[in-house]
Amino acid sequence: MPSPRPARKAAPLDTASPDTKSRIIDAAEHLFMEHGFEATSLRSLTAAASVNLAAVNYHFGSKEELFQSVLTRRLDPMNQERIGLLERLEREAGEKPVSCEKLISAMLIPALRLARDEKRGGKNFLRLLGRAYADPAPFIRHFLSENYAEMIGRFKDAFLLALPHLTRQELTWRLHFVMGALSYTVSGTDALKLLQQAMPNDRENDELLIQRLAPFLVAGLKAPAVGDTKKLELVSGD
Amino acid sequence: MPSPRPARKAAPLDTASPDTKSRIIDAAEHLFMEHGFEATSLRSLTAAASVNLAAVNYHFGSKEELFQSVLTRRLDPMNQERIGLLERLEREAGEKPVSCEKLISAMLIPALRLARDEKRGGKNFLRLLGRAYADPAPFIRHFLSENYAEMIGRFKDAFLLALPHLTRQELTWRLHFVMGALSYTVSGTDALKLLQQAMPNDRENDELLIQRLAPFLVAGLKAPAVGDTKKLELVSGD
DNA sequence: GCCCGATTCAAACGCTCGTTTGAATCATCG
DNA sequence: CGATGATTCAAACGAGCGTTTGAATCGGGC
Repeated sequence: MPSPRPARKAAPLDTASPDTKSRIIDAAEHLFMEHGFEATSLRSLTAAASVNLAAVNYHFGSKEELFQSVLTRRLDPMNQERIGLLERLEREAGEKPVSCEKLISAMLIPALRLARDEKRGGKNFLRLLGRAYADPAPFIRHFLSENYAEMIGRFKDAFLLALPHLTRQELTWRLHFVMGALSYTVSGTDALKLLQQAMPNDRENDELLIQRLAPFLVAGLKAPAVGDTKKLELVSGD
Repeated sequence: MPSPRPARKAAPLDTASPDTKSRIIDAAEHLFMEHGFEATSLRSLTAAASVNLAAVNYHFGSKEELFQSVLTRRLDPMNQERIGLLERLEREAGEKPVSCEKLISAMLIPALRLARDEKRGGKNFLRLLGRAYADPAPFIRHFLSENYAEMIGRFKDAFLLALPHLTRQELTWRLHFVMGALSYTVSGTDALKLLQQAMPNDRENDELLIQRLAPFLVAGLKAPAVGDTKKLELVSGD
């Protein structure tokens, strides 16, 4: 055993050829988004990237760690951008709470920017992310909750000020609905066909999608609190 | 080859022992919901059901057909119930359109009933369904769009009457958001921890969940159409 | 009591998977 | 140039997968 092989988890060195690692991560993003994590084999992945089969384990340690690298590369900057926008809004608003519309914008705009940046993953990545939300694998769940915790917490505090009629618990639910609609929408394309109406395919995309989503979400967030409205009626008696 | 083995796709006969098929389908629902389709092996599944490994292929033809049977068993009655409620509402309303609130109730109540019926799958099944929505496997996508087409189409027509300020295309988008929030919410539990606040775990469940979701969705559906509201502002210039 | 189709069973088939190995190659620097 | 460590490579490992096979077992009808 003459060579000091990297011990399964530590990256070898930062002098590593950027080409191989990049080609792997680019091919992985594309294939994971197309077939999902489990259904993407390292053999097809390394073939698509034109690298050796062993390169993934050498450079990333394991298939799971490669997946986390794929997510981190886009997710981290996007959530940082969201927090940055939020902080600017809070600075501009001074003492007053930031409006609900602006908060939603600050959440959606970084996702929109990412979706439009085709060179760096674009919609493909957002679909991958939307699917990861629904994945039962524990390592994915842990990864997502760790990577979203700070951003969601910051926005929840801001929304609490913008929507004083909501309790913290009520708002938690509603932000959950917001994330659901967003992740589901964004993981779409194929899913859209569930609604069995072809959508105009290119001009209609991305920007308009989010401009349709934002008013929907804002109206939902502003709805009266549960206690204030009548209970969900059984459909029977009128 | 003395025995007329079922030709891979045709069910053998309806005289088949109900026990084996039922035990398979029950174990499958539980394991698919816990680990997903790909990550559930027929070996662990048949072991959990206490049947022979070959029984799945004998009674269902393949793992994929078993999965579809698992979904159909719950999905078909639930969507039939939704359509039944819708038809009753339309009959009761006579000439007038059915209200948005009642339409949403008619979509949510059958899901709520199913979620509360622990004996027959309950929340487990809805989580499984929520995950299937985000699955990229083509056979799952085809199955879902076929099984939802009729229900979604009927409700879309009814919502169009209840929300005359929306174009058909705008409504298609909003129903998409509705299904997103619903499927994401219902596939939750683990996902809830993304919002990093423990929810009261049992009393808070199911019924209250949907009673929180309904006002959110109704408000979103009733929001002004996109053209009527100002465009999503870039966050910069106030 | 025997037959025959339906069902169960243990075993195997053929394949793909993620990972590991150890030698070959490459790049850098003394 | 020779040494050293990083990287690539072909090959194999061991395990698990969905499915198929053909014989064993079961159970009702003649």
